[in-house]
Amino acid sequence: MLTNRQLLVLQVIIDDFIDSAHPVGSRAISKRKDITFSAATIRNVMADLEDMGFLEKTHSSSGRIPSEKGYRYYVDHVIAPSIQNGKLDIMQHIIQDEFIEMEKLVQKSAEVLSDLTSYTSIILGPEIYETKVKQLQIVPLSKQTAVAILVTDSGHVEHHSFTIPVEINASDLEKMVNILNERLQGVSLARLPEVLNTEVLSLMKIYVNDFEKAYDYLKSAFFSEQPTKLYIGGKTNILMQPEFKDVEKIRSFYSMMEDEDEVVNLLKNPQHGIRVSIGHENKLEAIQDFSLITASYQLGENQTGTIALLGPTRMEYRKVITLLNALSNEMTEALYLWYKNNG
Amino acid sequence: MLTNRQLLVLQVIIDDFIDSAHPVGSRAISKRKDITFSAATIRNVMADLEDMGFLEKTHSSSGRIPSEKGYRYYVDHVIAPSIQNGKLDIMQHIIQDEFIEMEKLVQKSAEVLSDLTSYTSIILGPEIYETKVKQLQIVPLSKQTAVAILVTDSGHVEHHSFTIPVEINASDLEKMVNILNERLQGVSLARLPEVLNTEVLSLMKIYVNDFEKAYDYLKSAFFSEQPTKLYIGGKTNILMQPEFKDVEKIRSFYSMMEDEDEVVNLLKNPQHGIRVSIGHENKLEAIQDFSLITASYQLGENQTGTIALLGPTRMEYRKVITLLNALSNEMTEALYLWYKNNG
DNA sequence: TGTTAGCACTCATAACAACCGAGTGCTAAT
DNA sequence: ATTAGCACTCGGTTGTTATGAGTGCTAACA
Repeated sequence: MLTNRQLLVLQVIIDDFIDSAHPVGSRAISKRKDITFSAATIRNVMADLEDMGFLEKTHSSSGRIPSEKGYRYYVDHVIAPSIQNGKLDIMQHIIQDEFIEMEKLVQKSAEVLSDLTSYTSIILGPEIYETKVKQLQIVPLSKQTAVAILVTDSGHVEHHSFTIPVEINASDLEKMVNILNERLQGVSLARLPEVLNTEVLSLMKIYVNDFEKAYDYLKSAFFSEQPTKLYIGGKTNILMQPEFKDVEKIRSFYSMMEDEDEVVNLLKNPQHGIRVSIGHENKLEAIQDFSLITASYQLGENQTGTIALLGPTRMEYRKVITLLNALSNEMTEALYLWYKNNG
Repeated sequence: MLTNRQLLVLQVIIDDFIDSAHPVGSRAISKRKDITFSAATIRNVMADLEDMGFLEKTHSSSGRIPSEKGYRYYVDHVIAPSIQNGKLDIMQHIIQDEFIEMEKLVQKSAEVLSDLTSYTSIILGPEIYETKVKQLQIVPLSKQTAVAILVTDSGHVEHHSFTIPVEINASDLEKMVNILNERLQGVSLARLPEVLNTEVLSLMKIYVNDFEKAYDYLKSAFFSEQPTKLYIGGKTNILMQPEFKDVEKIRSFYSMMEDEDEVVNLLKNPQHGIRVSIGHENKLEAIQDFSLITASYQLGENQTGTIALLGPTRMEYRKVITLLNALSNEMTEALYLWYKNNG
């Protein structure tokens, strides 16, 4: 446990460093109004904090910078207790229209978040597996092609074009759609493959000629990955940070960001609430010079989405955590209302 | 007009520089097998080429690098005549499935193109204004919300969620959809606003209560910008180029790329065929250190899309132009076949 | 007259020394 | 326990010098 004085010095150093990105020296600290003791004393305190692993030097006679352990302590003991679980009305920036599509809402949130912080924001849309089929439809475009359209109760629309196999005639197609609509309505996307396999297949056997081919097509149209939607805001913000001097870092950062799977994986967050990963606490090597703050939001009963901010370890933790916390609350509420109206 | 020898030297310098990114000296040139004369002679030739503005020095005793005028001459007199209007079967990399949606096709093309060249590719999807309404549908989600879905004959699907105003009841909604479907089928997206305004509005007046409100909603759902789809591949490729040493350049490049309107504007190309803009020939300041090669492709009668590659002025013009030329031909052909099947 | 060898000159780049100053650790005085 | 004082450290900057790739020019040559 740290003494009050030690904590104060740690805090000052971190605040200063977050602001300036330069190592902080004892004299600079002693000049502050809230510091009543001298530079020499501060040096002693700093030496102690360094021994404990909260501070580091860039070279033997430099000022101190916070270590990752230092940030961790700061976040856990200084920031976390002071965060109140409130709201900031961020949503008013995001929702302007009376009604907004869920996907647009998420996208807009990502933009606002990155504008507000000048870090890079990443938002994982709510899982759509739990949304239920509202309507399924096949629109023929020509003799050989058609579009299959699936609408869910959340307003999500999925569509695929496909060629109609010559073996299938128009009346078969119509029958098929009828069967599908009847049987699939209200089925969640997660259960779609299962239901398709059991109930629908057997029905199709009876009513549809060449049902196997038809079934194959159907499957490929709607079983294909239902990717979790990913929105990234302010990709270039990170370039403004002074820690991005060398091109190599930029390169590895951007090539990571291009790999959607990797990013999704990064955010998948089993735990609720705010999570802070500082530097090497991140498993992914490409962001071990960064900190990642994630917060989850809820939609309905068991659909979860994730909001995150990615910045340098020298991050404005207080601001970011407050913001993210508020936003996740507000999003959950907004989506709850929306869900209620739609249920 | 350049003498053969001058042209040869210019060509060698450009080829060398494209390859190495380093200024080319007279001794290095003289070592090549196709050069029969000495370094001193080359120096004289280089001095002449510099006087004519085709070469530059980075400092008074450096080797030469091509000027933009040099590249221009090279492209016009060396590359252009040698390009034959052929195909390279690039499409086989892109189309794997029997049938592929047009949007996916364009997206995939962007990826393949950037992989093949290690530059950044930008593709403007074909204008969808000329595609025609196939079906319009409104799927109610709840009492207050619904999704409007528009399918065009090209397989393009557009959808918008909206709240149903309390003043409109279910039967009105249905009537409206019927009217819309009847009247709008076969109408091109370009003419949609017009048709909506004239024919549909008057009909709605007769059959639908509170038609004004309904009309407003409809309008906002489908009049909203139908943005030209933009696909960018290999954004990070450009970082591999040695000319990208300083972060400032990267910054300005990426912030330009984030502004979709700007990029679209850049590509909008009245002229058909291949167009090469070298360095300051580009009007947009942010890419005046780059070269942009654009080619257009056709879909149907009068829909045009654009494919482009963005790289350093020191670009592999021969390779890129050949590639882009072939791809635009192949895309036009593929889309023609597709269009024929669907028409 | 076009070509070439030779040579003095230029300039970017790297390596090295000298210096400055911000900052430390330690010691002795308060 | 705190602080003033002081020697020491080390990154960053500046200035100097050496190196070498490359040029322009001149004079000799075929």
